[in-house]
Amino acid sequence: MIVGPTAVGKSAVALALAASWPLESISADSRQIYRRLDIGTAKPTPKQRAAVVHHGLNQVDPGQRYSAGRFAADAARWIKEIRARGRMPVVVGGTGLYIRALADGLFLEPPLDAARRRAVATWAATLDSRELVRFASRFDPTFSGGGRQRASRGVEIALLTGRPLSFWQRAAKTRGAIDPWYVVLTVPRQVLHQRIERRAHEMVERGLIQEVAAVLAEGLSPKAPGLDAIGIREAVEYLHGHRSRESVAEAVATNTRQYAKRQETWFRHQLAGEVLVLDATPSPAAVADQIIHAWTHAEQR
RNA sequence: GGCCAGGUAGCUCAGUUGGUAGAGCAGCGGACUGAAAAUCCGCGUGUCGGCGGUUCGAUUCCGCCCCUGGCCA
Repeated sequence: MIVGPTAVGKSAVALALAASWPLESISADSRQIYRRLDIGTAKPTPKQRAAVVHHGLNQVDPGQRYSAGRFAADAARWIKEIRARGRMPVVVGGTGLYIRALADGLFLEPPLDAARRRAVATWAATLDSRELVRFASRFDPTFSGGGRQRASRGVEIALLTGRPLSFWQRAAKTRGAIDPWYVVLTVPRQVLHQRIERRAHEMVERGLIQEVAAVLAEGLSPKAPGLDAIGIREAVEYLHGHRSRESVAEAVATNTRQYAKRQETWFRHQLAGEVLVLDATPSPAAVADQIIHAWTHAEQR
């Protein structure tokens, strides 16, 4: 698995790796799952997709919801199929939770009744986040905080199953679908910030705003799951008159920097298994060589 | 050249009736089990433009100088 923050050059490395290995790539990216929105989610270009088979792109429409659990199941299937073709699956991505779901497994979620689930969500929406967090802690003494979204999930599980989230995490553990070998790509923070800055401006130049306007014209709510992404959000704000056109690229860059930092924190602390940290400042080909070298040694053991 | 308003954290600015200063943003660190590009938590020493003066003590008062903006010449 090749993981790391956004804009670090993960796909370029995967592409370089494809020169030596018969690989197919699986994108572990919760935003590239959505159809259209190619610029906003920085999907691999058609050229890159012609060079390497990519899985995990364009799975659902921007109005639909996807999930980490669904990704784990989908990815496990793709991996099986790729291996059956005698090729090597390489998971490339930035969404820590998706990677965890695939590599470590989530807990086995008991069936949740859709109607009750909606009812709980509607009720939770009427609470302010402090109350919601209070409920979550009441239901689950080990609830570690995390605000509205994580509290909603805790409350939902507790109410629908009669048991707290932490119970299921303990009692219904599953195993991951694969035995991961991680390569974490990093670049010095300053370089990362430069790359993010450039990427943000390029997005706007390549037509981010037009792309988002076109998707909005389908009649989607601005709150649609697929629109909740850095780049898309700022474009929606501009299209709704809540920010100037000139401020879009800068806001995208700032939010991307903060996101990349959260990703680095995740990959520093949350990966379970063998981890190779590589500086991705050299050319993708050079980084690919280092990966092949390390892999060969790992295989011999 | 004269007058006026400013010069305080990376940025925008508060503030100190004289006891060496604090917000927002940015940045940094952390958490993370089916919405995760989400959702949260923590972190503030900076010649208070420079040099003198008054004072037990000056970022604060006074003088000169430098810089920025505006108005007048």
